[in-house]
Amino acid sequence: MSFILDRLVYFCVAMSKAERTRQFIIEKAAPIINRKGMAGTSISDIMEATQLAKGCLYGNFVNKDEICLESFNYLIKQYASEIDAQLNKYTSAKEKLFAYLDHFKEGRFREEHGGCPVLNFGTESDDTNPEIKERVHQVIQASQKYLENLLSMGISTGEFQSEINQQRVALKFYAMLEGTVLISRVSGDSKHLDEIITLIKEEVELLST
Amino acid sequence: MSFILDRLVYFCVAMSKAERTRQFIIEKAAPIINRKGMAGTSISDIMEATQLAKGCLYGNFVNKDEICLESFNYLIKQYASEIDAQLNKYTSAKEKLFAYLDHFKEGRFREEHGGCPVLNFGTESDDTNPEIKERVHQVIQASQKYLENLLSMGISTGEFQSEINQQRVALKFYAMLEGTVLISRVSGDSKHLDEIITLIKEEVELLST
DNA sequence: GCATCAATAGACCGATCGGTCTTAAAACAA
DNA sequence: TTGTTTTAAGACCGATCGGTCTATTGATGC
Repeated sequence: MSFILDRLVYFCVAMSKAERTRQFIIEKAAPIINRKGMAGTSISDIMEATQLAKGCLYGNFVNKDEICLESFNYLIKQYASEIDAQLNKYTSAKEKLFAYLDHFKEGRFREEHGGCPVLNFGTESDDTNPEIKERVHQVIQASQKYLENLLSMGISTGEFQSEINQQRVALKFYAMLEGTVLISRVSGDSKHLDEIITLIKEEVELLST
Repeated sequence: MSFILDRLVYFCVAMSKAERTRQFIIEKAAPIINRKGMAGTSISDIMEATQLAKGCLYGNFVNKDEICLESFNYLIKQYASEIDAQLNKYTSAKEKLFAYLDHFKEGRFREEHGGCPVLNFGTESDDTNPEIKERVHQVIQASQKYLENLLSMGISTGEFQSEINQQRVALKFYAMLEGTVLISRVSGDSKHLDEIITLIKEEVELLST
């Protein structure tokens, strides 16, 4: 919800030139860094993508690390706003949960932005970049909390059984999804992802009243 | 099994100087590449770790890519041989399956080699290095098949219910494990991994006769 | 419309990149 | 032990790295 508000502000309120350029650079850089990695992306890659000179990039960011961090934040914000938009179409907890799962399936974010930023930035940062690692950690916690809240909501509306351990089920579903995203990407085939999402939906049905 | 044999050969049969040096370089390079990534590891990093000059490295490998590929192969071989050794301690399918899960838990491979190579090489290679990507794909398939065979074995010995879909359960377990490995690494805490392994064991009990 | 000041271009920097090549040393066969 | 072949060392290469600095351009306030 807050993400949608953010984007509204972004589009409607006049930003300074610098802010607009910063945003433009991030939007161009993010998919490249998400695909090629932080170490694998060079400043000249970003210069080419933005058609901006080096002086401009360094006039808007203190260094490459900042571009990487802000790119990650942008991708997450983008992803969250898409999820929010999808889930707002539905009212029941189960429908929202299914919409959440289905959003994993469709490859649009993959094609546009280069796949799951949590997976990409998480694996690269964990031994090399403590700051990004911590941000990824926050995002993972928030995602699990998001799922947990959907389950809690379903319990309070009577859709799901009250005995379920929301925290545990959220962890389980989230781990399955991230794991399968990796498998699907490496195998170049989304069939595993489809299979796991079907499987999770079946488990949700078993948890339903 | 074949992996154990490989190591036996490796230790017993006289290798040429070149073969020994190659092996030495790989053993030193693999943990670094696994931690810092392929793009993030430089030849000078490997020179420092091996205390060898550049001419020596390029006398034994055609380029950096080959060092990366062989490092991945080495890590996988290493991992498989550890798993084999653990599982050979047990005879029943359930015990073997539990030993497989417990092996994920202990952080020794993590500390020594820098974590799961499938996760690290898989995420980095999928948009940048088709050759490595394909190798990771093979390894993922082999791992799933490995789990699948454990389940099949349990069915034929009467330990597990005959109605279970081995392929699907293997995919589910493997995805959960890889997903949780990511979560645990980024959060710097193995509690999630412990929790998921307990959870999988509970599910195995439900599948038991 | 002009003055001011922020923002961009691109030459430039030293360091480092992956990789080559020649030379010296070590391993090996006889 | 000697002669040959294999293996390692490290100077060297052009390209590229992340980053700086100055000159110029473009936006903004008055």
